[in-house]
Amino acid sequence: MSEGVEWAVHCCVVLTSVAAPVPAARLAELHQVSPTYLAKQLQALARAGLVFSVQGKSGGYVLSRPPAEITLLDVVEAIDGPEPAFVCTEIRQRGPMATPAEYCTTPCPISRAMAASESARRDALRSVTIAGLAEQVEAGSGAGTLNGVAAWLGSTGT
Amino acid sequence: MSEGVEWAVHCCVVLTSVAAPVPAARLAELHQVSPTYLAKQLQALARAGLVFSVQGKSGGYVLSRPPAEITLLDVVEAIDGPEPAFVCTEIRQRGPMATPAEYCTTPCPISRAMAASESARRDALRSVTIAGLAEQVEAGSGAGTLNGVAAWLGSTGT
DNA sequence: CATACTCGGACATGTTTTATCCGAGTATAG
DNA sequence: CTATACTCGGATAAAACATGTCCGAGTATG
Ligand code: SF4
Ligand code: SF4
Repeated sequence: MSEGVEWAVHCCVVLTSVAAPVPAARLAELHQVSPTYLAKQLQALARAGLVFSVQGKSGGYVLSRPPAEITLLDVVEAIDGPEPAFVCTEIRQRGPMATPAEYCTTPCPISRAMAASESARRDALRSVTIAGLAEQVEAGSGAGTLNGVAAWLGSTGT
Repeated sequence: MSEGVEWAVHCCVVLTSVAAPVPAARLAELHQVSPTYLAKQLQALARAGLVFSVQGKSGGYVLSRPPAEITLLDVVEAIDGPEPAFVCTEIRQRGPMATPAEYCTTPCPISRAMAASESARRDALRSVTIAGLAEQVEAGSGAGTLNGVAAWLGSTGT
């Protein structure tokens, strides 16, 4: 999986506690990651419609929806792409013992099993929302943690 | 996911119906894929202990266990590697607002959610066995299909 | 014992991921 | 109103990984 998925999820979580737009460079400084590459991931989030990007002097990124309506699956698919990991090449229709086309009306057992596992993963990711993650972070790292981060994002210090 | 996973699964399924070792080149001819690259995947299966490789004049590959005891997860992990797709970089412990180490005793919500989705996928793959797949192939493509393939593998024609 | 055939790991190539840069555009400040 | 400073956005290199290939080590055969 893309390394950038982790960065994007963290950005979404911290964005739950801010109202003003946050520039990509500041998010990169907070996480100590490559600013330019993080910018690329945020652009992907913007393309997917998960965040709004506002340009200009005090611009940046803001969540476009309530955090409770953004699932982990949305973020993962925005970065990693929506296409499933397993793609059937229909090799059973090639070669000397090719299965005739009349038997290929329904998906074969192998691709069915792969699709089922993919579906299970997607369901698990869909059941987790950004709001839920933020809540658990507050519970685990102490209430007010996110507000502290939000304050730092708004200020100008290091 | 690796393209070779599909090839490996197909090879395992057809190997359920043969007793004598089958060379990699013949399996490649059956599926019309690159013989040398398929050989690489079969080597990975051998390393993982899923198949035995016998050398010499009439050598080849044979399943090392009853098909009912080989799960789809075994094959996928043998090719794609057993390490999970999502790896936490602990970026919350870096940067100006780093979470202190004393709060990092338990896995964070994000990595927990990712691990849960990974676990769901693995469970789905584990619940499918090669024997089950072979059975469904027989049911879907007509009984005796695998025996026909086995006969072709044992002969010398194209 | 010679041989022919097999696997096994070391060696190139292509493609995706990672990382970076500079130009287009906009709200701000004067 | 104008100049400016700051932002995003997509086009551009570098690196890592997956893909594809090759020849030598080893073994059952005859
Ligand atoms: S048997 Fe299934 S997985 Fe294999 S090529 Fe056909 S549809 Fe794809
Ligand atoms: S917050 Fe979770 S996912 Fe992020 S770096 Fe820490 S442990 Fe990893």
